[in-house]
Amino acid sequence: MINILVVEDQAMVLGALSALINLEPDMQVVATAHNGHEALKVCATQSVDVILSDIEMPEMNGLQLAKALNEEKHSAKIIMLTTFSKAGYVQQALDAGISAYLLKDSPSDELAQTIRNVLNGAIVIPSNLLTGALKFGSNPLTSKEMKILSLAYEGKSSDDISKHLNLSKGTVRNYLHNACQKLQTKNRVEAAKLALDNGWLMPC
Amino acid sequence: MINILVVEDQAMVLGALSALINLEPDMQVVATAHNGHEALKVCATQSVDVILSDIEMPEMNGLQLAKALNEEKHSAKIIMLTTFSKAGYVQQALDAGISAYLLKDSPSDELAQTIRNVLNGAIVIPSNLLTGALKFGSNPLTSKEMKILSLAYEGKSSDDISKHLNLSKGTVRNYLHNACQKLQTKNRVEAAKLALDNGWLMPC
DNA sequence: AAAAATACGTGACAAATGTCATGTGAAATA
DNA sequence: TATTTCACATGACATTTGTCACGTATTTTT
Repeated sequence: MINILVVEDQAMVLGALSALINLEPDMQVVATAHNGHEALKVCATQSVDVILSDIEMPEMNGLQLAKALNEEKHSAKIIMLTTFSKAGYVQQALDAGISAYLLKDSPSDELAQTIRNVLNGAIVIPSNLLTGALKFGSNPLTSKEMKILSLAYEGKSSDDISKHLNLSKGTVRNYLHNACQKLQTKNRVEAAKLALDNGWLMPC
Repeated sequence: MINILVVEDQAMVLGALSALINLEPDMQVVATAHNGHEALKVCATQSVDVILSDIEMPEMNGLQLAKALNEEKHSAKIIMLTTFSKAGYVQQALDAGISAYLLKDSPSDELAQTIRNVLNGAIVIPSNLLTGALKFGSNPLTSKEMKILSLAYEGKSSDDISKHLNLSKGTVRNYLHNACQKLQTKNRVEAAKLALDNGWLMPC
């Protein structure tokens, strides 16, 4: 019997995914969590073979969860199940040593199949995502640029941001300009949007 | 036996929700669709008692689907199932005569319960959403303001937008300024974000 | 150890954006 | 009918943003 932990912030989807998995005779959902923190607690107290986790979640997201489990060399296979085919997410997931990256767009029968393949030692990443991750290269932005881009996309002015980070407003504009150059965009909004699309910035 | 049509663009979630519904002895998923257009075709060819539909979908979204079915006085009860508790979405859904508005955050056992309640003639809207929809009032933006705000949030400049809509760039800036005043924001980005949050603008 | 690259930081100038006064025509209200 | 309201439209002026030249400190490469 394969023991599975499902991590997903939306309760309805969590319940539905669990129902789907429990239809398989050789699998059972033994625990659920609605963010990374809860999942870590579960992993500390009981044994699971496979962790099926969403990426974008409050408190602690799926990529952070994968990274934490990887660092403590946890034995469970991790499958990322997400809406987003963003190159940056795929890259971070691979760096964190996940076993599969599955899109919520994929047919539902692929889920059970992927769980079995992963337990047989396979790494399952859709080939188009893999080439996408390689093609775009890794995140060119520095942490300050990311932080400032995020704030700008919230509608904060350069002056607001400069006060918040104790910088001159010229400096803030310069970071935004650097980000625009690296991403080849005409303004901060376009740059932020592109960075989000590539998974280099987390929304909210 | 209750015949149900499930409309959801993400195949995995669609499959999982169907599995959840089919666990109930008195319900069955008789058809699925992954956007509003497909759903309308299904409704034209077979009889369904309840339509469970997501909101944000490509081609034709759930609110447009509800509106279309309402105009042709279709008899099926419509349940909106969505991630978003945006006042503007709730308002549009109510205007389109839906029977229930359910959040994907809600526990999965509420789904079957809501389907039964709706068939008994109930209208099911979480009370906090209802008060939220009333409190904020309706969309204060004109269609031009919405269109221009959307383009601005994509990173388009006033000049780009003016050429695209055959207006002077001063006029475009004025629409954005009016939107900022109505929404009490300091700039176009903040205004667009607020409008999106309230469900007055559709993303992408 | 020297040279090159890069993250960080600033101020000055040009371009884009925000603000406001003003005007038109159509629809709603009195 | 007269008045008010509102969506649409523009140009002029002030502010914010984008661009660039410049400089420092730290790390990487040679």
